[in-house]
Amino acid sequence: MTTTKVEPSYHHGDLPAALLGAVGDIVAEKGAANVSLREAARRAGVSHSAPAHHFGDKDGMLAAFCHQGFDVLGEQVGAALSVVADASPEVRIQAAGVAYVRFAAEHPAHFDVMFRTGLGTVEEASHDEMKNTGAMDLLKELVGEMVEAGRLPAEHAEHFAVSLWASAHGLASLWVDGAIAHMFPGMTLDELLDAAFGEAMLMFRATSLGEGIAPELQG
Amino acid sequence: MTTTKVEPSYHHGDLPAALLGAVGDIVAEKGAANVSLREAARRAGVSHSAPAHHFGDKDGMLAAFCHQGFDVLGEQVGAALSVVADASPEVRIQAAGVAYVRFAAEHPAHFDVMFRTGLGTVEEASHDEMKNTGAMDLLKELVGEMVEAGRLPAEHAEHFAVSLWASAHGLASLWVDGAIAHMFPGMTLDELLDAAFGEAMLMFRATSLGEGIAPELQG
DNA sequence: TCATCAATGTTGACACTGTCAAGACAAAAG
DNA sequence: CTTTTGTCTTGACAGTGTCAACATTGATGA
Repeated sequence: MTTTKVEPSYHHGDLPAALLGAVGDIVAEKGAANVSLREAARRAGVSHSAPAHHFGDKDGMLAAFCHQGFDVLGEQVGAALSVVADASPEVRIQAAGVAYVRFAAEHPAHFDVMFRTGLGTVEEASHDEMKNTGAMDLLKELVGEMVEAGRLPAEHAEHFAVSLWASAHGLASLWVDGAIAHMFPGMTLDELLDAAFGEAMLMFRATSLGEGIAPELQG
Repeated sequence: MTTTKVEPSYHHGDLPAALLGAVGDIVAEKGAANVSLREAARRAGVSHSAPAHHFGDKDGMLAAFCHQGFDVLGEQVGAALSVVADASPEVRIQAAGVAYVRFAAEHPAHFDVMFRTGLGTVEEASHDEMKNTGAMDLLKELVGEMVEAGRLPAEHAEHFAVSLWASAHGLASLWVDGAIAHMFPGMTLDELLDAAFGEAMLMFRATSLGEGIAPELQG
């Protein structure tokens, strides 16, 4: 779908890009677990060990694919936030959460490799990337806006942040996974975003933190 | 950790169990992506193609590992629910959600293979298993209790269910993944369960459904 | 201009993997 | 005791990741 064809010369025009395109195609066709260096090389029209000169090894290639994904994610979240630059903290958080889930829905291959590979090395790279890209800083900043606006007790800020993150990530995972479509056929992503990130929901989630779970269930 | 040793006879005492134990060990040591039939066979002390006679192929072995995980998950959720058999719907939902996340935290290898492999075949098997085990029926039933108790409008029942499921799944994923520990060091699982599944939170999540997201963000 | 050199891509090899077919062995059934 | 069935082994094949050695290209610098 995105595999760029180049005339067969000894020096490939932009091999890294072609390889990453191939990776995306393979993930879409056969799942993230079935990506192989050789297959990507084959699709890019180069020999089996050409990728090594650009990405080092397989994990390196997947990490580069993740990097690409984080770039797009950052752009999409940034764009969504710029639309609501002057809105309330709740709306801004909403915007970020919705953009996160929509990114996953629109780029399932990237989302899979970024967060659902079960590949140790790639996972750690993803974590670092999330820190370096400032994704976590952004989340903390948005939550900080709610604290400043007096809508969230400061001592619960981090729990609130993780709770939001988990909602977005869980929704994205189950959606990309196909689990939601499998269990609740016909359900729309917009409906779910509405249910998970409605404005009143967010405000309440902020105020209801720390009310505890039942004593019988405590660890 | 669970690899059972048997005296080396031609007929292995309980090869399937030994293999599944080995799978768990390998996932814990090297990640779900690095499980191999041959390595599992090696650890069980049998030849490289013995597993095929019990599980068919690699996907079959992983599916069996998933099945084992669903059994444990079912037990744990069931046990948690029996403790709060006569409690309010909110508390019962809480119990199920907390049990789900704790299962993931206590059996990360199983959780990984069940939900985070990115392996197409195994994913589908997991979905079916979730249907057949009645896990989804249980969720719908619990949400139904809230509807009957008049705490949730019937037309929002399914969205509420998915929203809860996503919260639990996202929290479990990020926790097992190590992402939370990486971004918010020192945070406790109990704290997070508290924030995500507090009683008041659940009640509000039920009543605030359908309040919509900002018009600027609608797809 | 031309030699040099780093970047880029190729070839061949190795150990490892999943899968299949054929056979060896043990225990139960007749 | 023979047969049959279930269990495990052996050997082979294609595919994979990785490494070392080599070939080609385009740019650098005298």
